Order: sequence, then C-alpha cells, then structure tokens
Amino acid sequence: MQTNNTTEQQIIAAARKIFVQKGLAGARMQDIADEAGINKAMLHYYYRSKDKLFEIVFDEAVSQLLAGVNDIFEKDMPAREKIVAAVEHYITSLNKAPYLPLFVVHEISQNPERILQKFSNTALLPNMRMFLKELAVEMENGTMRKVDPWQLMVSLISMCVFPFVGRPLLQAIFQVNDKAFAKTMEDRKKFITDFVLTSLKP
Amino acid sequence: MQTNNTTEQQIIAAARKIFVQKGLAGARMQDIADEAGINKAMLHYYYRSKDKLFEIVFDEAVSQLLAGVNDIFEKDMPAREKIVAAVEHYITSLNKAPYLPLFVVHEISQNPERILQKFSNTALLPNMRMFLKELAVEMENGTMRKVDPWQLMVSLISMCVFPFVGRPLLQAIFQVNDKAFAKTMEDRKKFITDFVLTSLKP
DNA sequence: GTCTATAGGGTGATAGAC
DNA sequence: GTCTATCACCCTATAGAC
Repeated sequence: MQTNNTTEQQIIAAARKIFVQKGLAGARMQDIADEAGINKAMLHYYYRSKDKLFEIVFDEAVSQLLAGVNDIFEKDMPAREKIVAAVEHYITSLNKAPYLPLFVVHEISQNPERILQKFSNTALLPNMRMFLKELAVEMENGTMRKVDPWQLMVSLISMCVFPFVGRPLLQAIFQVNDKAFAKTMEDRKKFITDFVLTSLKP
Repeated sequence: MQTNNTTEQQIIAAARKIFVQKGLAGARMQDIADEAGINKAMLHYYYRSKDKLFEIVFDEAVSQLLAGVNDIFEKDMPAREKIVAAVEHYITSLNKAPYLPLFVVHEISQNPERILQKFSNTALLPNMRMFLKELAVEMENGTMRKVDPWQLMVSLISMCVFPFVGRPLLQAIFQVNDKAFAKTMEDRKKFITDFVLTSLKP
C-alpha cells in the first residue's frame, strides 16, 4: 500500500504490450522486463511465472473485447438502433486497440480450452441471444426482411472486426497506408449501418 | 531423382501442419521431425534452417489463400455474378483449409515486411482493381445502388473469411459445435450473396 | 542420405546479497 | 523490494560416424 502497486502496474502494462505484440510463444520475459524498465527477477517476484502473467493479460483482453457489447444489446431500443449503436461502439473501440482481436483469436486457437471453459460456466452474453430473438420477432412481423439472425449477427461482427484482424494483409493488397486506413475505418461505421439496414428493409 | 524427393515432401507436409498449427515462434524443429517420422538433423540437411523451411510453408500458404480469386475477377461476367462466384469459391476453399487465414494473418503481423515487399514488387491483383472499377461503372449507370466499392470489397472478404479466423471465439460465444459450424458455413454462401445483392439493388 | 552426439546460445526460474 | 549471478533445461544447428 506504499508505492509498490506502481511497479505491479508497470509490469502489467509492459506485459500487455509485449504479449499482445508477440503472443505467448513469441514473447520473452526479458522483453517484458526491458519494456517495464526493471529487472527480470521482479517479474517472477510479483507474478510467479510467465503463464500466470500471460493469463492476467489475456483475461483482461477478452473482457475488453466483449465489454460494452452486452450493454448495448440490453438497452431498450428498436433492433435497428441497436445495430447502429453496436457498430459505432465496436469500431470506435477497436480503433483504440486495433491489435486486440488478432491477439485474442490467435491465443484461443493455440489453446481453445482456455476460453471454452471460461464461457461455458457463465451465463453467457444473454443479451446477445435476446437480441437474436428480437430480430426474429421483427422478421415475423414483417417489419424486417427475413434472414437468418445468426448469420446476420456473424456478418455484423465480421464486417466490424475483420478489417482490424486482416489489416496488414488488406493494406498490402490494396496498398493503403496507416493514415488512410484509420480514416477508412471511421467512414466504415456509416457504410456498414447503411449497407446492413438497406438489406434488411422489408 | 530416385526416391529422395519423397523425404523432402514428407518434411514439407509435416512443416506445413506444425507451422500452421503453432506458428513460427511456437513450432519446434523436433515437432516437425516427429510429425514427418524422421530425424531432426534431416530437416537441416534438406532445408538448412527453420526460417528457410518456414518461408517455404508461408509463401505456399499465401499463394493458396489468394489462388483463384484473381481468376474469378478476370472472367467476363456481370459484377453480380462475380460476387456470387467469389463467395462460392472462397467459402469452399476455406472449408478445406480453415486454419490458413489465421496463420497467414498472424505471421504477417509478426513480420509485416515479409509480405509487403512480396506484394509491392508485383503487378498485384490487377483484376481485383478492375472489378472495383466495374462496380463503380454499374453504380454510375444506376444499375447498382451507390456504395463505396472498396468498403464493399472489404465487407465481402470480411464476411467470408472472418468466421474462419474467429471460429474458436464464435463457437464459444454462440455455443456451436464443429459439425454445426461446418454446415453453417455451407449455408452461409447463400446468405452472403442474397444479403449483399439485396443491399445493392438500385 | 540418415543417424547419434554435441556444441553454442537462449530462456524461465530461483538463490542470495543488499 | 530490488538487484546480480547462476542453475537447469530447451532449442537450433552442425560435426562426424556409418
């Protein structure tokens, strides 16, 4: 409770940067120590092992990635407005942490049990399920064109998230620089909502 | 020219499996040797170093991922039919190699120069650029609703590729098993084309 | 061409002085 | 709490016998 939690936070910040950048297998404890400007032994003093440290960073990343989404679908809004809000929220959020999705997805693929058990034991994203039902009701009422709600949901996530995951590849293919890419993602909010809502017109 | 190229091919096949599964940093030469059922020293005898071996596997993966796409956009077809053909081709192709996109995207993010120079020195996907212009022409003529062709292109790629990249995450969130996922991807072909073409109606 | 043995350098983790 | 020194192991790569 004196000044020590500063060091702990410095370590976490450094670990976050290195792990997200290089992944669990590619990261070195020395890299993290250098980034934090401290000694390698301190990492073990505070966090015992590389795996323990990684787990903290990873869990935090998953939370950050899902944070807010559930809240949006919980609100009392028409389905169309939830779509607009979700796209706005997601792209804004990802523009601030563009490397998170690839990090999380890669580490899950390396160790699927890690997340599967984390999700299967929880009341998982119930609001998202509710949202799928709201879509189904609108389609039944004829206020929205009938499509598979699950496929629609996956498409929304895909259109928002993939450009960040595939960013280096997209920039290479279309020869877009960093500045243009960032601007394009801002424009993309309007594109996605218009594109999707137009397709869903009854 | 006797029976030796068999060993080389065995090595490549093993390296492909291990590298795609674990990535460059996570893969061990011993893993590859075990997978190929040969000795670790043989890997160096045939391919000098881990990096050389990796580069072969990686280049092959990039080619496989882009193969066919250019051809489709080259054909003499209306833009709408090219969209249908591209979605059909991409999802079929990815269903056969579902882990390729994540592998390639992750390794590019670890070493962006690797692919950037590969692309910048080539006449790159000129047919895709041509396709963007075809879309622009149709929109100008009023036979297609006006949207940003680049954003449309990125959306098509996103909707096709992302489900494979985010597969473990999607399955965890929506609690879908492997069998259901595979079927869903087949259904997705029709969903995407209908969804996109509906949105593009003038 | 294929194997065993080993060099040479890194890596996570700990011991122990301060 | 923080550092230096070091252990024990792992990994790539090569040397050398067959």
